Amino acid sequence: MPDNQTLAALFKRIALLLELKGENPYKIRAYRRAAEALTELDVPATVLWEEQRLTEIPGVGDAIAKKIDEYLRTGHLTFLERLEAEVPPSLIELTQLPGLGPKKVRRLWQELGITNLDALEKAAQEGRLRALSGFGPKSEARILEAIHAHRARPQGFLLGQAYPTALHLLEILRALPEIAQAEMAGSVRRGKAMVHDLELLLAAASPTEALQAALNALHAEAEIVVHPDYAEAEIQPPEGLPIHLIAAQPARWGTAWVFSTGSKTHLNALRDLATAQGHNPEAPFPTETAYYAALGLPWIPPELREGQGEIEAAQTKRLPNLITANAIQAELHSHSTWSDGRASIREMAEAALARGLRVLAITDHSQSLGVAHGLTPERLRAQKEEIRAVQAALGNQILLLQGAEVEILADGSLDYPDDVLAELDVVVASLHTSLRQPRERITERLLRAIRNPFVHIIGHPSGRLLPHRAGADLDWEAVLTAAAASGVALEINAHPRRLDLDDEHVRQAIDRGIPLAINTDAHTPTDFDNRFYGVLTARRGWATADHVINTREPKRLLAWLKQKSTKNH
DNA sequence: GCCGTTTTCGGCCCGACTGTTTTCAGTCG
Repeated sequence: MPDNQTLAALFKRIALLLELKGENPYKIRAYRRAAEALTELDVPATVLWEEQRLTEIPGVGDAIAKKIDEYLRTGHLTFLERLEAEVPPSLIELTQLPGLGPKKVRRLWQELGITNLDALEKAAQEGRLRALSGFGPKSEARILEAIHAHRARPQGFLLGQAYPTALHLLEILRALPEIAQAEMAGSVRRGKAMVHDLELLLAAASPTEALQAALNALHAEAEIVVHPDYAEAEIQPPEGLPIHLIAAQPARWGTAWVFSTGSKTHLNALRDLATAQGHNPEAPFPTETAYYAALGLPWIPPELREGQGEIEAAQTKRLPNLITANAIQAELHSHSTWSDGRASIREMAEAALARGLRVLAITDHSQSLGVAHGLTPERLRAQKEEIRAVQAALGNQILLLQGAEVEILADGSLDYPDDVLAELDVVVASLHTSLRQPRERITERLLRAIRNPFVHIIGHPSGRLLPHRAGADLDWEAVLTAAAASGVALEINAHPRRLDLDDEHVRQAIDRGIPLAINTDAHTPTDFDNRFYGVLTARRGWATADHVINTREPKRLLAWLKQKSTKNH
């Protein structure tokens, strides 16, 4: 049965194709709203479908309910198929280029017959785009640059998609009698923000039989390739994540898990070490610990296996004691219906409590972010009353803080005056607009925010949006130097599309003693679960619990927040 | 296409920036 995300993807696709077709924008928005509602639904849509309650989903009316029904009954959607016959789906890739939206892509298609990247590139090179009004030589140059960047960017899947898929598959595989053990491997296990495939390792007395059983259970066909020590099969779903299954006998599980987890650079270093010590690097071991021990090393956490000095650290007993998800006690960046969140303060607080959090800061958007219904100082004061009321209702089970995600304006000043900022428990300062300013200008903007004594945390510092949008072109040297000097914390935004700071900058921040904050930026209760991805990113950056302010006891955290805002005053 | 203490039609988050204009359309968040 298709899950909610699959259904949502269907309606997102419809919305984009309708947009390219030039349909009524409100109809388009209706499809997007329905897709969003499906994404956020906390029960499977199939359950509501069986009970004929689909229209109870906000944003789903008769027309969309009928389409869901058709798809669930037949596996097809006639409406979408007709639409795809009318509007070339290859246009969708063009809308992913920055600066090209549906309207412009539509005109390229209608007026120049361009339907794919190659044709667009050719037309831009030949200077044929400037014939269209609204396009000039500058747009041609920017489009060529964008095409280049688009081709160069690593294609892949978000960790936030791949990880749940892996868990789901493991559940199916572990239920098979032919399989003794099944675990994640590859880049998903290492917690990379983007992955190319899903590697799953199986232990079985008969690797080939295990793989055959796995393929049957997954209703997949693939060739089973048999090697002396293991067997493997690669499932290539038409549009989805490739799944690489590897099966080995339990006696060499440890060796197989080390090799299937990678990375290449880590494995090369292990091979060199084994050879230097006169060992066979492929020797069978039942556990990873035994494998590493044979090389005189402690077990190395998968997130560190990137060839970034982890082996030297292991040899000198300097591996960090990496932060774990359950060390997080506080969420310091979340939204409610007061701005663009989907749940009330009460609902968010209860969800945070249910996940074991002891502190929750509600940090709605500030006034100038109109799209998100940002709060004026007056509404901010009104919100304070509601936070107090919810705090009173929930008692001391969880501590609620009032904060704000304050816009860093075009000149680097903040969206609230100092006296308003001073009233807040937590100030997260973030960039949302004009992210493509030249390096010097955008860096200067961020530096001004970093130096503002009222700011506790810089939210999603680079502003990147995976998989398509790179972050701002920042002078990181200057940013990190300023952050270290001001004592501001840099956020690891845990949303799978952000994971920003990325692992590399996490490590650089730690080297300079900059405090880190792992926050989910939750807009719905289920978003709190994303913190796990933030923790993986922190671990990839060698972070221990001490580096992360969210791990502190509430009292210590409050003390840090207070001293930060009273420092320099 | 959805929705209704504005209720079955007529609305449906907004504002800055950019490159192209000569008063603006399209993109983006």
